[in-house]
Amino acid sequence: MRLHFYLCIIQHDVKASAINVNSPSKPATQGDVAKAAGVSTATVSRVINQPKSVRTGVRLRVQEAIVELQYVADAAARALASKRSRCIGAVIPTLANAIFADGIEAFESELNQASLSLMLTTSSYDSQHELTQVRTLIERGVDAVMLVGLDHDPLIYALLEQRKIPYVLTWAYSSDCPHPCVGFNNYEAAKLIPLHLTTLGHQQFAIISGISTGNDRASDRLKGMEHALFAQGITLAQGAVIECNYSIEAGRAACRQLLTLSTPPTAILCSNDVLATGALLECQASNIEVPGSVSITGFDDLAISANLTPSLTTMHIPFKLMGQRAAQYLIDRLAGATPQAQQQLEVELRLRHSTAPPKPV
Amino acid sequence: MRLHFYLCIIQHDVKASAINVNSPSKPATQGDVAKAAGVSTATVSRVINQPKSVRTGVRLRVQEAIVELQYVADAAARALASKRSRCIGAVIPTLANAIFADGIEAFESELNQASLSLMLTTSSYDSQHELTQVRTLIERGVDAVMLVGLDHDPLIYALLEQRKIPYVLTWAYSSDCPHPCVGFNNYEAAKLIPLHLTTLGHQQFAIISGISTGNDRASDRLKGMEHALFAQGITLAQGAVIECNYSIEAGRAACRQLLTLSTPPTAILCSNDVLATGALLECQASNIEVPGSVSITGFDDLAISANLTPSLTTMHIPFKLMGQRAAQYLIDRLAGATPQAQQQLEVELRLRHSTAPPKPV
DNA sequence: TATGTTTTTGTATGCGCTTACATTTATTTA
DNA sequence: TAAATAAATGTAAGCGCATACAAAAACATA
Repeated sequence: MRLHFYLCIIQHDVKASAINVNSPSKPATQGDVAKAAGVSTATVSRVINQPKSVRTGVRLRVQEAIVELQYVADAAARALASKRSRCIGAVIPTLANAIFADGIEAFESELNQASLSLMLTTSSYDSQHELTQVRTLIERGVDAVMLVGLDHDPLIYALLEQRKIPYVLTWAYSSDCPHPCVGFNNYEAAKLIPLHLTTLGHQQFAIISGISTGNDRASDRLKGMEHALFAQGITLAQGAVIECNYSIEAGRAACRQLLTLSTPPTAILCSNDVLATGALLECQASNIEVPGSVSITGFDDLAISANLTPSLTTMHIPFKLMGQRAAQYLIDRLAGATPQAQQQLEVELRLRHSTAPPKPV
Repeated sequence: MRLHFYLCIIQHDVKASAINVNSPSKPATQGDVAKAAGVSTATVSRVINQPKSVRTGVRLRVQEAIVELQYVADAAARALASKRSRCIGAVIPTLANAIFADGIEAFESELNQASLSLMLTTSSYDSQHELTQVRTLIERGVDAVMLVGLDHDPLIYALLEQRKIPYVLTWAYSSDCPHPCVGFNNYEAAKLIPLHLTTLGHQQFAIISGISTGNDRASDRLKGMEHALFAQGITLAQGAVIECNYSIEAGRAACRQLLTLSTPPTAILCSNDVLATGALLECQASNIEVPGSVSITGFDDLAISANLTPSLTTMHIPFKLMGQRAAQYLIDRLAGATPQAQQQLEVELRLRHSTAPPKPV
C-alpha cells in the first residue's frame, strides 16, 4: 500500500514535468489531476460535474490542477460511466435548402448553450436512408434525436422508443400527432394562400409543388392548396399541377411549362420559395409581368423573397424559433421534465408585390 | 467465483427472455451476444471489427445472435477501449450562407461513406467562439477536425497538435500554408475579376466586401481585387469600398450608397454572390440597368446566380468537391496514410450577363 | 502419424470516468 | 462540551468494449 503510494508520486512527477515541457506525453487523466491536487478522483469528478458539492478551497485547488495539467475530460469514458453522451442527433433532408440550414443553425446554437453537441446527418428525402441514419445516430449513442416531418418508417419510432431515446419531429405539426412535434400545420397554412388569390379575383390556378411522395410537408401543402381551391369551386386544369425537385431551375422549367397551357394560369402557387423564386425569375427572363400577367406565391419566406422584384408574397415560417423550440424540448426531456409534446407555431401570410388582381379579361 | 458464474447465467437468461417479449429491459451487450452464440466476447468483437478473422460458421452464429438480440455496440465503450470515436468535428462560420451548407453537405456525405459521423458547430465568424467550439469538439473526443479559412487562434493549432488530432483547413489555400488545407487561393482568384472588367473598358470601380476583419477569405478577396486594380493604374474613389455583413439587404444598401457617389462606379465588384445578388436586386428595384448602367460581379457561383436576370458573372468555386476532398484528406489521415497536405482546387470565372462594356461617355 | 505452423478462439486486463456507499470532517443542537 | 446531524471526501466497483497474450484447434509437412 505504502509502496504503491510512492510509485504514484513518482509517476505523477514524471508526467507533470513531461507535460510542462510540452512533450508528446499522454493527456492528463482525472487521476493525474487528483494526485496533483491531493484529492481523490471522485472529488475531481465532482468539481467538474457538481462544483457546489465541493468545498471552495478544495475546488480551487482542483481547478488549478486542471488548468495546470491542461486536463480535458475524456468524453468516451464520461459517456460510458454516466450513460449520457451529451450529443444530439439530427436528420434533415438536405442542407441545400436554406430553410433547413437556418433551422438547424438555431437548433445547434440552442443545444450549444446547454452544453450539448449536434451530430448532423442528411437523408436526401429518402426514408430508408433516414432509417439508416437514425440507426447510425443510435449507434453513436446520441441522447436524443431530431427529425424533420411527421411521416417516418415505423421502425424508426420502434428503435427510438425501445432505447428510450427522446425525439422530436419538426417542420410540421398536427394536433393529432402521436409523437412530440414542434412546427406548424402545413396543410392549414397552405390553405390560406389560395384564399388570398381568390379574394383578389383569380380563377385560373396552377401549382408548382415539391415531390410529394414520401414528403409529408410537400404533400400537405399541395393538398391544402388543392382543397382550398376546390372548396371555392375552382378546378385545376389538366397539367396545372407540376411536381418537381426543389431547385430554382426546376421552378423555372415548371413555370415555363405552365405558361404554355391552353388556358394559362393567372396565379401560380408554389409550395416553397425556391420554386417561387425560380418561377419569378423565369417570368423576368421571359418578360412576363408579375403580378401583371401572372401572380406568384411562395412558401417559407426565405431571406431573398422580400428582396426580389417584385417582392414575393409568401407564407412566413419562424424557422429559427422552430429550431430553438425543438432543441429546448429535447433539453427539457433530458433534464427529466415533461415539456409540451405538441407545439404549434404561428405562421403568417406575408402579402407583398408578386400578387395582384388578375388582368380584366 | 463459482457463485458469480451462476449469477451471470441467471442474469443472462432473464435478459434474454425479457428481450424476446420486447420488454423495456436493458439493451443487449456484447456479453449477451457472446453467450447466445456460445463464444467469447472477444470473438463477438472480432465479428464486428474484423469479420475475416473469424471462421464462417462461428461468424454466422454470432451475426445471428446479434440480429436476434438487436445488439447495437455501445459507442462510448468502443471509443473508450479503442481510442477512436469515429466522429469528425467541423466548425463553420454559419449555415446561413449557402456556400457552407453545400460544402458541409458534401463533407458529411463523404464521411458517412467511411462510417464516420459529423459533429457540426458554428462560430459566427468569431475567432474566440471558434476556439471555444474547437475545445468542445476535442472534449467530445472527435478524431479529426475541419475548419474554415487559414487564420485561426494559435491556441487552436496548439490544442490540435498537442492531442495529435488531424485537422484540415478549407475554403482557402495558400502554397505556403504550414497547415493541411483544401481550397483555392482567394487572393489570386479575386484578382481575375477586375481584369475581366478592365478588359471590357471599365475605369470607375467600387467594391462591396464582407467584413474583412478576422475573415481571411473576405480579406484576401478584397486585397486581390484592390491590388489587381492598382496594378492597372486604377484607383478607388473615396467611399468606393464598403464592407458589410453577408446579407442581401446589406448588399442592397451598399449598392444604393455606391450609386450616389459623385462619380458613380460603372462596375461594382462584390466579394460574394449574396452581396452581388443584393446589389443586382437593388438595381432592379431602382430601375438601374445592369449591365447597361453598371456591371456587377459576384464570387462563389451560388445556385441562384445563373438564374438571375441578368445572370451573374461570378467566380465559380467547386464547393462540393472541396467538401469531399477535405473529408477524404481526414479519412486518409485516420487510416494512417499521408495524403497531400495542401490541395488547390480549380476555380473559374463564369462570364454571364451582368457584365458588359461601360456606356460610352 | 508425429511434429511444426498457422489460424482461430478464449482469458483477462484496462480504457477513464461516475457514483453508490463508507468514512471522515464540519456544523448544529442540546 | 458532547452528541447528533449534515456536509465533504474517499473507496471501490463497474460501465461495455478492444486487444495483448495465451491456449486451442486446424492445417501443413515430413
